[in-house]
Amino acid sequence: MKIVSWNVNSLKVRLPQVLEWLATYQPDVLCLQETKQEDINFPLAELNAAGYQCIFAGQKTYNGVAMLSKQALQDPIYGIPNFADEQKRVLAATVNGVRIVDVYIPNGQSVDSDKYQYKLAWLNALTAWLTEELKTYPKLALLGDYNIAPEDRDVHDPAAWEGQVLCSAPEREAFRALQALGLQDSFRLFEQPEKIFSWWDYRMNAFRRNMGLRIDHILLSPALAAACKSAQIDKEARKVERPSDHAPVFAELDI
DNA sequence: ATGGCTTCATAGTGAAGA
Repeated sequence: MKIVSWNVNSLKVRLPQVLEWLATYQPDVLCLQETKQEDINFPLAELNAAGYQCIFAGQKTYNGVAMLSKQALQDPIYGIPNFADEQKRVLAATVNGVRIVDVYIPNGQSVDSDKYQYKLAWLNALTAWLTEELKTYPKLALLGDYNIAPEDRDVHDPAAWEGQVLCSAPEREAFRALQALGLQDSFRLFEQPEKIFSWWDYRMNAFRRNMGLRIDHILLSPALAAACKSAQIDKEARKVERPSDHAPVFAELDI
């Protein structure tokens, strides 16, 4: 079972790339973030024709998540239960006995911003919810754009980023709180080359210079981590004409 | 240099992303 997360930064713009990516890699599940379109505009016909069932929660301009699956998406949830949030950032569904949770964690903008406080509160709510969800679903995968680089080795220039949003200590603590639930970073289950990232700024020729961060992740519950065969980031998708600023991250499960 | 690109909503610029 191949599961993937990709922040597409506008599904409207990136749909041709998504369709091509699906055709090439044939993932079982693809979780999208930043679809940036209202549900009425969701390209359901095109994705169905490509062989994928979909659930989605979108809004105009910002945020928006979608989950594409070859198999049925059972018991869907939209948003974190009992956490009031206007922003469309969460989907969950069960596929082939695996609970898939798709998250677009708030960016936070900067550590002195109200949005940073929203990010930390949001992460608290996510962790509290997943604590319960894991009791129901021992096979759980948490995929998405976390907007957190968990360690210095996930940052091209740790000194420049020290204390900045995406790298600050409270954000990294929140990431470790998710790991404390037993969720394991699939990428780090394997030997990986140095300086592998999932996001590069559009500016400054950041991609060409590999000035990136690893902020997109797939965390796996113990039962799934034990079944994980590989975890990688598809940097090639960042090289195409008019790319998203994020690359797809994927994990292969022996399930 | 507090920008640099890209997207969206909008009709000239501004907000947001990370």
